[in-house]
Amino acid sequence: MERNRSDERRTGARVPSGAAVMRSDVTEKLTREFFGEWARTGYAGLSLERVARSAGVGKAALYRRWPDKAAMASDLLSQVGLTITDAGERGSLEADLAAVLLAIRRVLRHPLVKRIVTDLHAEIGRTPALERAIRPFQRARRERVDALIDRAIARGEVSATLDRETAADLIGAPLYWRVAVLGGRSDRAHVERLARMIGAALRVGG
Amino acid sequence: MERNRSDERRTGARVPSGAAVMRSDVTEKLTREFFGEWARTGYAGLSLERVARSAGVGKAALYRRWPDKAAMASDLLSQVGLTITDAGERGSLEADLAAVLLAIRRVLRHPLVKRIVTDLHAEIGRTPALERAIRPFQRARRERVDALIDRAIARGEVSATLDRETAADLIGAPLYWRVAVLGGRSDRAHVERLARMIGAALRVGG
DNA sequence: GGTGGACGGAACGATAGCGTTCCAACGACT
DNA sequence: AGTCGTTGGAACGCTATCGTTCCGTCCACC
Repeated sequence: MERNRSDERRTGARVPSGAAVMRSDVTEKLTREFFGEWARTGYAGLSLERVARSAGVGKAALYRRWPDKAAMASDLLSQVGLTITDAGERGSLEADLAAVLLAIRRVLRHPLVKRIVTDLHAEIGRTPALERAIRPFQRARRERVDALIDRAIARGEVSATLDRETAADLIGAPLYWRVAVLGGRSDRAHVERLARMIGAALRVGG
Repeated sequence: MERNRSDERRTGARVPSGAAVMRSDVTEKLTREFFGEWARTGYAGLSLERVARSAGVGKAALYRRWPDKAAMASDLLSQVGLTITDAGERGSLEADLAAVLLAIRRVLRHPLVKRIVTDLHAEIGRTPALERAIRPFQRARRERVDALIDRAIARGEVSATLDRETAADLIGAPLYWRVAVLGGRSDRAHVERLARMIGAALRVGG
């Protein structure tokens, strides 16, 4: 087992005396294995003991960082950087939609994300802490969609009374359904077709 | 614990001699508790021991019927009668769509179904037997959508080259997303708005 | 070179489900 | 009346995870 140099240690923790700090490489290995196990076994079947074992790490190292599974999941989820960022104006509603869809697809195609997201949605009903953890992601997606709609309204492409809730469902759900739930494919032609069809839906969605 | 009269016994099993047959009331109680526990704990957390216990039944009675959890789930799922049946011609694409959406919503609004379906979709990736069990449901839904599209083509409302795969995603996914995944509401106005928007999408979906 | 804290590893008692096996009681059939 | 198979209930040995505790080792800092 390799050791690290001090500059790879976790930052932000004060070192009272000549002392050690929790090693970042161990934290990273635990994080990686946590999501790997999650995708393999599902949240309910996820065993912290197995996470530590497959990370090649003692259980003590894990429990020193997180008190239990829900806390670990919430903490790690909140650190995930997979946010759907806004790429800005594309010139037309359909082009904007295609850009958003490609961004969603990029996230959902990750093999781990695909497994974890569906499992997460099933688990949220039983573990409220998880819902709080993913709220930032939902908000980011919703803001992205709102910005898209604002631009379309400004261009005069859609009505200002468009139901944004339903619009958000229409934009994200079909791609989520195909890629994450059914495990199906989505090539560029599919995304463009979807963008065209959703565009037509939004134009009548006053 | 009540006993039953013979006419309530399970049918279809031959009785070799003066013998008993597995009692249908026990089977029904086990079935009910199986789905109840599934909704409460999720498939992975589902314990057959707890199912038997909360059904007020010995474990032996359960294991006499099904060898294990996957077999029990597959068997019971294949017996569920919640199929989205075709109600036939409605006169216009939008009216047909509204009828399909209402049928889907009726199924998804069941509190147990809502929980179980999302959990099932997450579990399918890990338990292939479950996928085989729900294939009839997927086929029924798909045939329903295909019939709808055929009628729309016959009316000249949509192109004959419409991508049925994408159309099926567009019809079912937004409602599934809102009702089952987000746990949100869907009133009649929502369904009608959705039907109108999806109708517009299908009309440009050649 | 000393010190202190995180490390891997092992063990702990407790809880729980698995799938099986036995049992006495009951009731539908011959 | 007698037979036979299902019933609820209890127990079996096994495996696995939980969360905690202890140990000797390693290493960055002072």
